Amino acid sequence: MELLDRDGLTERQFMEQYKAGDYERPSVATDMVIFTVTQTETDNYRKLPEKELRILLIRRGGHPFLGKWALPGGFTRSSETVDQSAARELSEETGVEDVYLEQLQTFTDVGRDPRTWVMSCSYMALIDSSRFKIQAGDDADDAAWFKVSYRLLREHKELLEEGYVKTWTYELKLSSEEEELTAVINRTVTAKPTAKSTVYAIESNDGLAFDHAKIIAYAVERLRKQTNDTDIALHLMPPLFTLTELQQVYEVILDKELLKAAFRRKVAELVTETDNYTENAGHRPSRLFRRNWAEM
Amino acid sequence: MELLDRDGLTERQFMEQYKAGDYERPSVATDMVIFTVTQTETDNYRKLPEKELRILLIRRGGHPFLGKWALPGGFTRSSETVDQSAARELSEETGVEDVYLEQLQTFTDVGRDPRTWVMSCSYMALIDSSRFKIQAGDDADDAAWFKVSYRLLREHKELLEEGYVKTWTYELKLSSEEEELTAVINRTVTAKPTAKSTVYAIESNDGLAFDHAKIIAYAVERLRKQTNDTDIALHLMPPLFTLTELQQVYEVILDKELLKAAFRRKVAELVTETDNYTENAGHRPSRLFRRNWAEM
DNA sequence: TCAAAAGTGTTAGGAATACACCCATGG
DNA sequence: CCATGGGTGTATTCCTAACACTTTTGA
Repeated sequence: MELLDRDGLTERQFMEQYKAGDYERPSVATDMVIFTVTQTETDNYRKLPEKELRILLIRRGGHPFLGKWALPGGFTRSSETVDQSAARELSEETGVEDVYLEQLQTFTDVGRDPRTWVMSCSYMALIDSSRFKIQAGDDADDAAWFKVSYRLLREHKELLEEGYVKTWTYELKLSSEEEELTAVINRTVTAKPTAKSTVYAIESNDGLAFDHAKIIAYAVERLRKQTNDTDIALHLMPPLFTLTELQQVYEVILDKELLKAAFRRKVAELVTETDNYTENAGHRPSRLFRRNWAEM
Repeated sequence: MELLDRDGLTERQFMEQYKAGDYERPSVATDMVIFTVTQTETDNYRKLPEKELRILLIRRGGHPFLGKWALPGGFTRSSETVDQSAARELSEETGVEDVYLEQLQTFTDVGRDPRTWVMSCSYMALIDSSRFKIQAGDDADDAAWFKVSYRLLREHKELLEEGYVKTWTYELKLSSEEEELTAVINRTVTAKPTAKSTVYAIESNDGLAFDHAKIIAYAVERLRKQTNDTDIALHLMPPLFTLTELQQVYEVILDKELLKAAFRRKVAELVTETDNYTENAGHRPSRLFRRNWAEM
């Protein structure tokens, strides 16, 4: 039996006469915060190299924000999901496929792109740095991996009659070999008797395009939460790694020193030991581990 | 000093000549999973009323999915953020403002709307049921509050050479006074050496429009996670409530019985006691609490 | 020899779990 | 009186923080 709508049309008839409304539609871009961890060599032959958390930024070659740095990304096509769009852009930028990708939030501030109505569906990606060449994209000048520092500057809470307003202020510092960008971001939670909302605002921003400072701040916070709660950080590791290397990655993400014994107990279930060891390290060899597929 | 782009234009000149590309753009809708908790009276004068977790659904009056039930929502306008769009739609549907609203995910499956390219930016809202009239919207026949049941049916894990595929299968049951809708949803996590992704799929679906079964499943999971980790469930409570009422709300959300003593210790910091008590309850009076603004 | 890191054991404190018990009300 | 829920104390288990200590390597 065919259902008829209020105009007496069957679904087939409805679809045939249906025309997409000509009201305004937004462009939807996928913007990606691509994280990786790199090493810096040390002079002391005994010392381990230090780890750095980095993200990929692209220098804008056109207006608006000409010369500023932006997250890699692009517009979504109607033949793909945003997940697929993100994976496609990621592969175009870095040449890497099969990467950990997680949708973050959709950012839609009015006027966030001065050209036209553009929403940003943001993603974070985690890549083991051994999987790509250091220089991403075609033109080396236009892409760079920036070291990420994201630190709480201050927090402020005000109690209202019924509710409160609390603001956390963070400094986001991004440094490449040539350049240093700094932004200050506020996260404000407003709690009222029946509602509660979180708003991110850019207090100052030197060198980042659009609202990308917000997106990066949001991504770092999500990465930290996920690192504490899941095995996500293992996606930043090569196939074989030592527990100290893994601990260094946790520490550089969380911006916090961890105790060795406690850390090893915490990640014990996430990794499996192998019979391989590091060599020529200038100190006792270290057992190599790999991801554990049995648990979770 | 004015920056010139590769065509030698200043930013002002660029903006004046810029035309929005005429490539295809999606419509972006906000779809909302509006949760509330209702009570059912009992015959026994001593017994407490039972709590039920409910969501608001609208019966579709046109093609496609004519007669099926859909989440309330609507299209976003260029003059507002999706957050504002969600708040506006919520107020239109329920007449309530100042509500807890949280952005979930943006769902973008190709063909999810047979008419045209539509993305859904989904939200969940939590409302204390004393704040609105039971019948939402203008036409009573077209809107109903459905009791939510979301239960794990089975889980299945397959180990691969390097990685695994794990699927959780849930039954989503939505029941109003007149109707019962059932859907079966799979959450599949695929872990490979370098990637890991989660995909929701609808295995069967009786009575829900579009991909809304997925969105509801996602929302229930988020609500459960947030209930465990934050004070979010308090947004479902009236200004004054007993600890047993709060525990009932937690239990109905988590679909799990909790121990009284442990529960009270857990929420102790989230609430403040008042000097008010319940009356005529058929048993010992119970102290009334309110949300605590000092903590967190 | 010794700096640097690898690796393990022990203790103390705090949170969640489970259970037991007493109190107060109103029909 | 007593069914029903209100409310609290305590023993047990588990997890984590903190610290201490031993082992192994290569210039």
